[in-house]
Amino acid sequence: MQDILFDFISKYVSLTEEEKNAIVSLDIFRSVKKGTTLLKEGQKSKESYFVLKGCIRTYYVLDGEEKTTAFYTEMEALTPPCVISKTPSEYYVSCIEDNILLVSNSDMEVEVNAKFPKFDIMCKTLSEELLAKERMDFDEFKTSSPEQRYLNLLQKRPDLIQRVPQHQLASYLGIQPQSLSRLRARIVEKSKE
Amino acid sequence: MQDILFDFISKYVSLTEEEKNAIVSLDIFRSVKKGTTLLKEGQKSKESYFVLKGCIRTYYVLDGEEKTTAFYTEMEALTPPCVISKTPSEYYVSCIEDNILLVSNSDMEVEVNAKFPKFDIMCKTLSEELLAKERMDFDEFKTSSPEQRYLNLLQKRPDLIQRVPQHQLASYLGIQPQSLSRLRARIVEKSKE
DNA sequence: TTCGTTTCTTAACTTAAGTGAACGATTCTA
DNA sequence: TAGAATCGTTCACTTAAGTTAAGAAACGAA
Repeated sequence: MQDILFDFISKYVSLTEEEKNAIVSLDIFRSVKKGTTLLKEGQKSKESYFVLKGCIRTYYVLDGEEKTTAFYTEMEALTPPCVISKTPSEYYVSCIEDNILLVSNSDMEVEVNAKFPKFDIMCKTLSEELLAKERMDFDEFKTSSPEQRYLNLLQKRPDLIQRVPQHQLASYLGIQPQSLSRLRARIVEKSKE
Repeated sequence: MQDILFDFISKYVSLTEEEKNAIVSLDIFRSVKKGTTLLKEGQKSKESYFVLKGCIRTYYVLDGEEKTTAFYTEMEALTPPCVISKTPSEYYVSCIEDNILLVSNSDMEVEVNAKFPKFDIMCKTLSEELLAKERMDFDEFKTSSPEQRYLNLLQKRPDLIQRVPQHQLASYLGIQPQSLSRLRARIVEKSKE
């Protein structure tokens, strides 16, 4: 399981055995059961998550309704905004499946970075990449209709549609569950013609 | 004008006079006329922009239509995704107003960072912050209606509504120009009641 | 200044999303 | 296992956005 992490890191920097051992000795691998809430609205947190196996989601509760805005699966990392801004969280983070996560603490990162400056470089590269990706995703969302967004998702992350409940997918697409149902029926209808 | 830049940088790291001089000597300040296109679709580029004065926008051309997805004004920075991914740009970047920009080149940054490691730290912090902000903006977009988005913009960036053409604002809000007109009329109508 | 283009608004019509309700099917839990 | 809650779908109705078209206003270039 650690190999997944080191494969990932190797895309950014190359690690010595010593460095790998240092990471392993931090004891940051954690198994988390489906349904577990990792972060609640109003909480403060210093934790970032890297998904080795499973799927986590972020959601807001607005007018008593859950609004799911993102999913993180294998090889994806989440640092909640509240960790960066050091303010109480505006959203929840919870586990859609049984997960194996890498949980890091921002205090710990300071230490690790002091020891291995390489890590700062990796974090910089990684967040620049993630920012570019996030902007492209946002642009794509803005410039397409709910139906196009669903078809896009079908192309780009077909696994999500299988492993995630429909009503969570719906808010991820920016619509109501009923609209997603209808839209799917419409697509099937079109494909019959 | 340089002071704006150093004020900005001072929020992340403190610079010595030597370091400030090194930056000034890079000669990266540039005046750019309204209407200038800084980046075209299909082009490769290594340039990032920091707006000291003015406003730039990013837009796609889809089916012959311009789709504006972002505006960058004073104290905001843009590194186009194509600079990160090293692939041809998917969008255009152009100047809405006469601008004073700081234009940096990714090759140059490597040099500067080698000389002043401080810069890597700043870039890391900055992109982490921007990523967190981008995600929150995206979340807000997903969870609100076009009308709510417009009202939000009115709160958060009222200047944009003044300085940017309506049809560009419309696609920024993810709707057609006619819908923005109608929506504005609707809001005025409501406020009369 | 004038002509042409772009921009903004309005209107009528079409299409799709929001809403509220109902109904099985599935899942959870006591 | 029985009962309750959740989930996905469908329907009818409402509301708002997309589309097409037209006209007025603002802007730019010759």
